[in-house]
Amino acid sequence: MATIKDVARLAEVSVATVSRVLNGNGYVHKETKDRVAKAIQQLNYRPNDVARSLFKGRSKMIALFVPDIMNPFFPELARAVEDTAKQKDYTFVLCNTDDDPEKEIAYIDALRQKSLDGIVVVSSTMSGDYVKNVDIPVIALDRILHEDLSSVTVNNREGARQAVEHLKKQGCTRIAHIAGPEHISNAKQRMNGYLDAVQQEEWFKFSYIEQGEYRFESAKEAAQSLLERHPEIDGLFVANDLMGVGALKGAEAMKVSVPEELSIIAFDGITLGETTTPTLTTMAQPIYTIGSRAAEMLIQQIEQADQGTQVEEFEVELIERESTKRRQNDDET
Amino acid sequence: MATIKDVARLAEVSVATVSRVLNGNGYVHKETKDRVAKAIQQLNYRPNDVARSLFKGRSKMIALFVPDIMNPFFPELARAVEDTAKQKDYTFVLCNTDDDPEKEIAYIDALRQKSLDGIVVVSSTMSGDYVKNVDIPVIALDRILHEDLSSVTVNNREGARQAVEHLKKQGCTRIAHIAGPEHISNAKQRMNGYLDAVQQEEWFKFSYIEQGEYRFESAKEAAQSLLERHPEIDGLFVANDLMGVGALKGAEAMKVSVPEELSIIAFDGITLGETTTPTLTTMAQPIYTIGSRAAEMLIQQIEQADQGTQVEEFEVELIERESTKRRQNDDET
DNA sequence: TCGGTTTATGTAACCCGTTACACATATAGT
DNA sequence: ACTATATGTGTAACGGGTTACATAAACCGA
Repeated sequence: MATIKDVARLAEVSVATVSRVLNGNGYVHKETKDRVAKAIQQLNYRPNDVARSLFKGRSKMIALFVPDIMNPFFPELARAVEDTAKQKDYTFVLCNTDDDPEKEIAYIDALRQKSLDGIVVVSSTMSGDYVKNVDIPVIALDRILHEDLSSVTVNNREGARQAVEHLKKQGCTRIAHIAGPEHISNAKQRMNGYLDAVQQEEWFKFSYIEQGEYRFESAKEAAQSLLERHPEIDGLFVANDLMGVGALKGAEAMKVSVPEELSIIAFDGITLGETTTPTLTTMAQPIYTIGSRAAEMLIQQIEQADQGTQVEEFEVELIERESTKRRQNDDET
Repeated sequence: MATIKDVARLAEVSVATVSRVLNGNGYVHKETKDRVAKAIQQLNYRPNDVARSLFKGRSKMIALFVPDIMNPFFPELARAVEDTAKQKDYTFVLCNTDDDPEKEIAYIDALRQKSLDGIVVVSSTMSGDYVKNVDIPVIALDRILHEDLSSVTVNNREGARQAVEHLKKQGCTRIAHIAGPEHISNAKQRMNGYLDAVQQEEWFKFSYIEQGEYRFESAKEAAQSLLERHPEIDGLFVANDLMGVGALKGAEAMKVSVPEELSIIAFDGITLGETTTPTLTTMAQPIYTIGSRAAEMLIQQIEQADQGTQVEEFEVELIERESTKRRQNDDET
């Protein structure tokens, strides 16, 4: 590969002049510039980013930490962050953390050695105190890690409340909840939203809440156990779509038909919910938007260190599909 | 951040000695080594990989090119490549190419400037001649790009044949095919496998083949049009699972019940097929294995340039689920 | 005791850019 | 005509490692 010296030699100038042409700074005579440009062209010269990074202490690389890219919520997020990174000329590094704090720290160590410029993190296990001491910008996405760390999330609590309200409007009178892991901030917020909507109801019991993992199987079992214990429930709010699909399968296994006997609504808005039978009603997050916004915020913080903690919260939106349906005993005509 | 000079100063040795300790090469007196190790410890020193890369011309980074990580076939592949990369101390870069050759070339250019060490490529659009002139190792995965480029794939043709045989064994007597895009090598091979199994049958007509994109919607439409034109078909082999799920929906829309009236089998073995109703029978690729193997081959080629073109083909395996079922007019008792 | 290895360590060049600084010429203002 | 400023270009230090080469002491066999 040609180096800047080769270009300088061919154009009969110094490397400094070539560098000036390359970066468009300093004074360069028009004719000189043309000569250099021609030499660059002839040699098909591309500056070595590693040398640049060494000098600048910057690599133009950002990373996204997700628990596991195989979880269908994350590919769209990854796509959004990657698109934004590419558009701003950053290279995109993907890390699967398995929600393991040791892996997270190992990744950060390894990436800092490569002068990584910043990280978008989806995590509930990383210690907030640790993150605060990382010397590069970090943006929390989808889950909150530490109150004074910049983050991009959605209004989980209000969205969850609306989900339950939707079930009520469809005529459900006994609404249960399959919750996500309590150490994950959004799972907790969604449960609170559920409680906001049902705690006043005279029929409400705490045993209407079943805890599970953010996984398909876990939700299937949770749904079965819930339906077993409480055959009277006719509405179910599930903490996320992946679990929602599990719940659908759990109901199917219990021979409870959805939506005729049981309405199910979940949360996230991933495409998986469009392929089930029945399709899954959900409170959709603007997944691409939040991923893209997090990447933008990150790059902004990288390129001008000034701004302090930024917190952005987006709205979720009801997408009504087949798993919720108006009951016959509906009081609105 | 501490540098090698700081360590050298603290340990009262030269930077060369520190470097020797770091890399475990050259002669270093035991006591000196301990002193250096202690200094490294004290300063929490981590060598700067960028400086290393500059000198070595290697970055310990590999990339995976996929058309779009949002396509549910790719996350598992990405996970496999990332796991393998991490295990061998490589950083993992993910690139979405959208099957656009210009993007692919732009990525390669950008990454070569960062001294990227190698690429695992899932692509059908990249020019094989272009790839051959890339000066770093490239492994083709899932699709073949050029005959003398190393690749990891599965036995698509034979797998497809087996899929159709399975339908026959279940009692299907009119078997159609929804094919993938013909410029994608595996789609073509799967179609050939279908033809191997049906071309001799007296009922076979070329209009039993419907071409589509590797997308959900496209397959749904294809299935509907096929069922409209040929209400007699009782078996359907679909080129991949994503399309298979589309076909399931197409049949549902046409009020054709699966598997009672129509058996559907697809190809890939992605988890999406487990969440539909009915669940989707498929010829499963060992997705994680091929991804992981491709990454291993790549790293091997990076670390010892000798070996020539390596081609590995894995077997696919039938996973029988609900979308195929034995017919009553079955001739085997 | 002497030349030949083996062991141990340091000096400096190198990887390839960027930029501070020096220097020279041109243009402008008074 | 004489500074002051703008324009144009080169030299060399720098970023942080690695390693070829030089040097020197210790060890070894004859």
